[in-house]
Amino acid sequence: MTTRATIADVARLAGVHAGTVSRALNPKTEGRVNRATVARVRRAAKQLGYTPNSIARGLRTSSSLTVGVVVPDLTNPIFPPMVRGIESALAPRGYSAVIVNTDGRDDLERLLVDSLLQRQVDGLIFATGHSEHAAAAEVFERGIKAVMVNRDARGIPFPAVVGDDAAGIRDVLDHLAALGHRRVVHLAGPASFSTGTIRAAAFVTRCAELGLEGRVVAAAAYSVDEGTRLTRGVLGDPADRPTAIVAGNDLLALGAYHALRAEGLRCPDDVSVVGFNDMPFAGDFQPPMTTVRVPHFDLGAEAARLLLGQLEAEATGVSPVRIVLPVHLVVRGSTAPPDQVHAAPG
Amino acid sequence: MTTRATIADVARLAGVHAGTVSRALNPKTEGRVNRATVARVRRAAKQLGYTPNSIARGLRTSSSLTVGVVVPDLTNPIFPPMVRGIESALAPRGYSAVIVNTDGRDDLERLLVDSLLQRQVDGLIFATGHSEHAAAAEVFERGIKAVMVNRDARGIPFPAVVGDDAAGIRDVLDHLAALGHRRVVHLAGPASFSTGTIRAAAFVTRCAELGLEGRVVAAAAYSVDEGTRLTRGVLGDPADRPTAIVAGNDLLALGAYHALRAEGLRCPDDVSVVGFNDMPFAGDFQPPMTTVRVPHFDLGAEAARLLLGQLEAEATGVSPVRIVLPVHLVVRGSTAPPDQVHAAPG
DNA sequence: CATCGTGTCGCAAACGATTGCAGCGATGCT
DNA sequence: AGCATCGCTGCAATCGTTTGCGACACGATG
Repeated sequence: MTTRATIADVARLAGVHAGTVSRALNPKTEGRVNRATVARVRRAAKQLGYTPNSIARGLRTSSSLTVGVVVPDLTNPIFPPMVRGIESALAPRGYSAVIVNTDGRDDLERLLVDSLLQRQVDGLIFATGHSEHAAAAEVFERGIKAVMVNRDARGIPFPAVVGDDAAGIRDVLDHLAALGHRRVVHLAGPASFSTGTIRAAAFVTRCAELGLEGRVVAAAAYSVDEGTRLTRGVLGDPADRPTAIVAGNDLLALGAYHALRAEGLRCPDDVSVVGFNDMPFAGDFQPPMTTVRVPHFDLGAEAARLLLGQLEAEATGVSPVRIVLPVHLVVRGSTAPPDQVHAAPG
Repeated sequence: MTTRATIADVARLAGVHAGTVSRALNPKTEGRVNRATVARVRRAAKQLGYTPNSIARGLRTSSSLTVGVVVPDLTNPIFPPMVRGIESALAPRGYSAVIVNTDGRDDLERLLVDSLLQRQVDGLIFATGHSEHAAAAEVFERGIKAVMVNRDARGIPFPAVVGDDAAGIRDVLDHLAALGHRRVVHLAGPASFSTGTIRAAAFVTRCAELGLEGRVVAAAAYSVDEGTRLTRGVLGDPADRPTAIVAGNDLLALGAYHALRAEGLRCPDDVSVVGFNDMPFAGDFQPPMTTVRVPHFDLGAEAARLLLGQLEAEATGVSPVRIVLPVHLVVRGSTAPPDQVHAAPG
């Protein structure tokens, strides 16, 4: 393991001072040194295979070219595309990302964020926004640059980039209404998440506009198990059983699938189900899931761009922009016209 | 953005020298300083909210407490659990991971590895092993510590931790044989991957042992599209159509699902399909997929532990250990006894 | 001919921690 | 009492860059 070439080695070989090498190799200061010298330095650097030690550079410039990405759980299939989007925007500017998983635990999140900060990340991207977001609040207090992605944090003026949740819900309701559904229930995500409240609100107003009989039950978490638990409850009284379920996300919808199957009901014949997010392989479920596609990759990329803008802006001004990206309904096999016999028993 | 407390601030407050603070706060050297002083330093540190600047420490100790993780594509659902396993083993030791995606491109991989090295990662974890693995070879040349996970790199003596591919294939073949299948084809992963060749080899030897009529066709990639392409070919002649398909991984199996459906064939009624990996939600596919579960989380965790061992060992000795973790078959809905009418048409 | 830019580059001080070495006082031993 | 020892802590070098400042040479200008 031969030790790497340093800037001093290059300087020696090129016959100049280390400071000059530094300037010659940095595009921003390259103009301040003689063209011939730059060439000589370049040649020497290449010959030695010199690459700057970014730790040393980071120490001097107090920046690490690293951003922290805080997600609840990388295993949730909506996050990998988002992370890739983030990295795709970061890489060209020389930044890279370090990812931490909070598993939804606030105390853990604060610990992890601390460790990220200790690592001198230049900024943070939160995919974990929710009300009472202690970690984000703390970060804001300390004047650290950050952005929210996918979800918003109530009361914390970080820029955010999110999908158009309301429009998505409107689209599914329109679709369901067109199919002939009248009695619909919404499996709402937790009220502590902006996605939960926004989608639920859009649900009730659109139901009203469409003259639909809409009911909403709230999930304690965005999970499969919660989806089946809630659905089981909703299915309780066959008399006023809904003909369609619009789930707060695909996981809840999957839970609905399970509950339906357990009750001996068929989807979409007996009840339609629609998800939200269009997670990978949603089209391969049983049945293929009708859901609304959220551009997670773009969400991530846009968030990263926003953060980079903040980082490279000299001004410390925090402009609480809110970028909302369009979503769109993809209709597959889990929605169909309601079965009139069962739907209107009375 | 009030500037963070440094070791000098703590030293001043505690009335000692910075060097003493450093020793007092480091568990390894804590014994070399008076207990009372340690307490005083601790108090001062806490009062100032001091956390060491890891960049500065890294410069001095020439270690970054960071490891690079090289995956083909984080979007492939087997990798998130692996990454989480890695992080779970890294975190307690103060290390963190930075992840890069190669998209299977060798040139890109070399670039990314270079950027990782420039970032002073202390070691590397490759989930991208294959024959002619240029990036890994280069890393080995330069004497950098690394381990392979999930896949092996032929000829490069890095430690590796993999699943027991051969045993897994044997289990599925036994299962299929017990069901009564005789004519089976294997959708083999690319020969450049150790998983591809090992599983294929196990397939032919077990078929021979079981007296099965086994055929293997090789995929150009581990992808859904390859799976349907290959399956379509296999289904060509109805006369000698196989009654079961054992796919090299779940993605290929999913592709088989698609091809079957396109041909108007039903799974498992007309032909059984089994996957490999048990990716998340494999049980929610249509039909629920019989597959072999690979402990990806544990694979990652074990690999990380191995790497940490290498890093903290003073000796530079590379012991090319190879840890193989057990896998096990999970039977779901995509396998059933063969339909005698179609299976033996002649 | 003296002066003033201008363009180049060297000097040296940071950045914030770690660590070998040496100094110091107190203690133990002869 | 003198000397070696030991426990503790200060000193200062060091890691590899970046960057403000000043020096120097050279051509132009009044």
